[in-house]
Amino acid sequence: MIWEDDDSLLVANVIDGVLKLTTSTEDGREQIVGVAYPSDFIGRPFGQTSRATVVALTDARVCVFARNDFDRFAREHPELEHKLLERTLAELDRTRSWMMLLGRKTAPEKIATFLLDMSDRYGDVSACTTFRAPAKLFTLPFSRQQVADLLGLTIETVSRQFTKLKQDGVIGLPSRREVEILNRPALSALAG
Amino acid sequence: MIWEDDDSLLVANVIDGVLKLTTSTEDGREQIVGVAYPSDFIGRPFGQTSRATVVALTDARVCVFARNDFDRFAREHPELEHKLLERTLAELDRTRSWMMLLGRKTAPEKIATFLLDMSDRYGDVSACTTFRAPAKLFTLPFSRQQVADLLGLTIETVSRQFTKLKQDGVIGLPSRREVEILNRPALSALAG
DNA sequence: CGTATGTTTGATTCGCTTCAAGTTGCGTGG
DNA sequence: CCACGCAACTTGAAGCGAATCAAACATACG
Repeated sequence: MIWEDDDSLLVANVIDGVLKLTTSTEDGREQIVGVAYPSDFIGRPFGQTSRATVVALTDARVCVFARNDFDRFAREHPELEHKLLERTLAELDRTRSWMMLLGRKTAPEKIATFLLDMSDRYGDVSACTTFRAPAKLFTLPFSRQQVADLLGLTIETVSRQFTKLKQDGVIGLPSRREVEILNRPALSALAG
Repeated sequence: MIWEDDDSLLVANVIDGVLKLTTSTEDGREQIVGVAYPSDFIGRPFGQTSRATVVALTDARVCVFARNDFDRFAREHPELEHKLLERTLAELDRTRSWMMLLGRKTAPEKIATFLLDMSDRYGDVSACTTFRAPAKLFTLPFSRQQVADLLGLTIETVSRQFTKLKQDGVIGLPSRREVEILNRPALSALAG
């Protein structure tokens, strides 16, 4: 947990590492509302504010700007604004499909969707730059609790679903943070 | 249900009316991922695509553009892009706080949050233009099923929570689509 | 080692869904 | 004007999935 910010005065670009964006209720329930990977943008430019909290999940390097400076710079560089708009629209789409997961999917479906998502995220770019082959084996940047906060479940349910998938031979769990996809079609079928 | 679009070739501005943005699974479960009110923007410019469906909930007038035309125009008018970026960032924030609701709130909390949200949305601008007084009585643009799809609940649960709030004197239900807020503090307390 | 933290596993509870009737409101046509 | 039909909504009973509560079990670290 290297870097924290309540998003009021700063904006930043992620250079390296993974960060989570969370909101929580007074009584301590937490929901991860976004995950920032390298090259992702964090923060609310242009006078907007949000009640989200940013916390690094791994060692992370971020390029931080004072919001005022950034706003001025952005307004003078339409290409930057355009790029930011494209990224924000893409993020909005990802967020919306996550809403479907949170509102309508069952625990097994949530877990399967999550694992496929992670697998795609950590795929090799390999020879072909446009196509990214999904990873068969990868290391989660999340603890069980964080997976639960991402999927709107409890830690116990996450754990049970993981072991269920392991027992069924769909995935392997070499260590706590590592996941190996053994039967991708089965996982896709479960994802709903 | 006047207008439908799978968001591929068009973008639009809502002039009048309310529209829902939904995604659904193969087996028919539906989640409303966004609601568009007058002055809101709909669609994915700049070559992006999303699997969302747009359906009008009331009679609606929208100003439609071919995406190509819009893209070109936007790129030539940075102020437009800036405005669009601000709106998209605001929409992303709203969507993220809705994720909290979907992932972590209970049925009573979801209903209370929803009603307060609607009340704010339909408030009077009245004398002061910057402050919008929340509405005490308003007409929902949603059926019970649509409220359920918005909150990630079933129609039966929505109905039960509504009647519970009515019995407790927190709200009044003059007709199927109308809601009257009788005890706002209680509703706020329930919203979590 | 021994303690702290994170994870798994089990038993039980509870909230929401599911299934199944009723009920209300409303446009249509006799 | 009232009977009819239909769709939206409400209400009730039963079942189930995930949460909660409670221990064991690993893993990391001094």
